[in-house]
Amino acid sequence: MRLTTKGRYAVTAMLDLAIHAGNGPVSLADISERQGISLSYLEQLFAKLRRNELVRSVRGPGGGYQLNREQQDIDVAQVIDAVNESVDATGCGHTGNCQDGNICLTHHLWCDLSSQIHEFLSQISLADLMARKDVRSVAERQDRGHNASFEESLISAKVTA
Amino acid sequence: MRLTTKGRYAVTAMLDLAIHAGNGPVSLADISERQGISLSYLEQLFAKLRRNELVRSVRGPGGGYQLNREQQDIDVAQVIDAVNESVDATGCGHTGNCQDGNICLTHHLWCDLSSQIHEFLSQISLADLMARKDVRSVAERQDRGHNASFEESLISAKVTA
DNA sequence: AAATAGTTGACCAAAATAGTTGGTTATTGC
DNA sequence: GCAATAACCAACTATTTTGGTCAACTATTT
Repeated sequence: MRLTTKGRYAVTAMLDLAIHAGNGPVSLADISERQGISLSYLEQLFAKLRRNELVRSVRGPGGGYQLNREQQDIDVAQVIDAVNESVDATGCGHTGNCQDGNICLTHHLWCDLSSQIHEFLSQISLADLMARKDVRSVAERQDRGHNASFEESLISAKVTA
Repeated sequence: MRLTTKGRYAVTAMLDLAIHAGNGPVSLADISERQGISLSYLEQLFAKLRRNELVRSVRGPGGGYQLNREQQDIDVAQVIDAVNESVDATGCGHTGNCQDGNICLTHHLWCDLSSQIHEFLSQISLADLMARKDVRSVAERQDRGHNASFEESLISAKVTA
């Protein structure tokens, strides 16, 4: 089982998308700046999210990404599943041939753990996350910080030019 | 967070140790053969398990490893914690400086998940695992298989000699 | 003394992760 | 039509982790 920055980035980006919906599509450049995630890496993640029909894209100026369903209909498990292969704690992918064709000593333990994690994450929707106080306060800070770093980037752009 | 073969191997090996206790210390060579884990890799894992005082070692012929506590006093979370850094789903190690000194948008979510997983795994002891029917039947199969492959290894030893 | 078995540390190959580069398409506003 | 925007795509690179090997050494038993 792997739960690394890949899955974390995906959930963070989707939550950013949910928070900044309402003003039309959100560009990956905006998410990149707000969340501190490399733009090219976001592109890779959103390719998978789109293939899994969690987001839809709008090309051209003013374009970007939008959630493809309601916020309460997208849960954290779906997002992680879309970018990772899965949140599977077994080594055999639930097939049961962990030890040369047979089941290994701890197979069922990892199966139990996997379903435990999956159940927990699938019960949390983007809407649930948005309702949290800690999320709202971080989002506010980021929106202020974004403007500041935007001005800074204008300055540094002129310096390097 | 990482839960890969490293943590799985460690739990499997500890469970093997618990099952085959009673006839004195269990050698890593035996565990290696029964569980299909590389001996040298087991050595690395048991070095960590010993540093965490989950096992004690006996050197010399007839030596091996023994559990350092009762089976019901060793839980799965302790074993995984000993070989991995931890079962931590956050990227910041709970420090909260996930995004250039500040907390990231999804920090609390990963904290919640971490404690969820940790609670689940810490409620399962080696004694609990040993009591499971599926574990006992796999263990029996392995003990039979072990004898067979032991004879085979004698033959191949003579061939290579 | 010889065999056993743990202890340590350096080393290595493959895989996954995280990110870069350099394009191409599609859409919009001028 | 043209330039700007932003999604789309593929290949490539760097770093880290994983899983494992090898060699030398130490302690213990027979």
